[in-house]
Amino acid sequence: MTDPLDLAFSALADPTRRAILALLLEDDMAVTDVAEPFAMSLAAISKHLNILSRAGLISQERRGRVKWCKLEPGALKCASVWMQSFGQFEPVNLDAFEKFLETELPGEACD
Amino acid sequence: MTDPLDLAFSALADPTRRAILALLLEDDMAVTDVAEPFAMSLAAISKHLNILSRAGLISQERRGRVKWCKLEPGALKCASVWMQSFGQFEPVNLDAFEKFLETELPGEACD
DNA sequence: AGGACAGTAAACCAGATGGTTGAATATGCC
DNA sequence: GGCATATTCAACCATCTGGTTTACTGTCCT
Repeated sequence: MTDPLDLAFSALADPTRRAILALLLEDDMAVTDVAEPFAMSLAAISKHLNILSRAGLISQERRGRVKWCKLEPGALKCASVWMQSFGQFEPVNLDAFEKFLETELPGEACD
Repeated sequence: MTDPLDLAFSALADPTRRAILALLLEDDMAVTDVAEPFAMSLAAISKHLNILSRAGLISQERRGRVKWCKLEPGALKCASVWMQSFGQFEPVNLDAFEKFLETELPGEACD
């Protein structure tokens, strides 16, 4: 599976990974700090971060023993363009951003 | 896995399913006709269509012995709003639509 | 009724996915 | 040096996924 759209969409298909992206939206974070809110081993989070990285959704830069994770919205744009091709949706207002933060982080999403 | 975003993104993660959506973009189609361009059994396509249907990306209506499949962009909108929350991408122009048809159908996508 | 066509169901298979644990590898600090 | 911290590696496991084939259920046509 090497198609960038395959990578992007299947990376986004996992709720843990979407939650990680939501965390990184606020700030760049170290792997350990990304893992902190999740009831899951550090190794599992590390794998998720690798998947996000291969999909181009985040970048990781090692400084010392800490690896910093940073949101990289380029791949999202690619996928977003693909999706918009279908719907001719009205231009999305940025209120969606706040609504997103409220709905996704607790649990369910997209009303 | 019952979260609508999970369903939408994982449905979109498969290139066969994206190609099916691209077919349905042009016209509503019967299951057999959807399957025709793919080197894959009818049963496999039927499963793909069920996945797309559960994700809300298509609807299926049985008329006689033929089941008509129709693009249903509502779920895409939900996922698209989610994605746009990240990037603050510029409003997508509809040229993307044509570029999409050229790039996705042959093979690779999204340069 | 009987046959052809449209689609699904069921059983199966190989490989991917998402998680675990425990050991290993760096790196920073005293 | 020696220890704690940050992260990954490796092996393993259960479950999901995407495909197959064969058999089945409807529906249409004559």
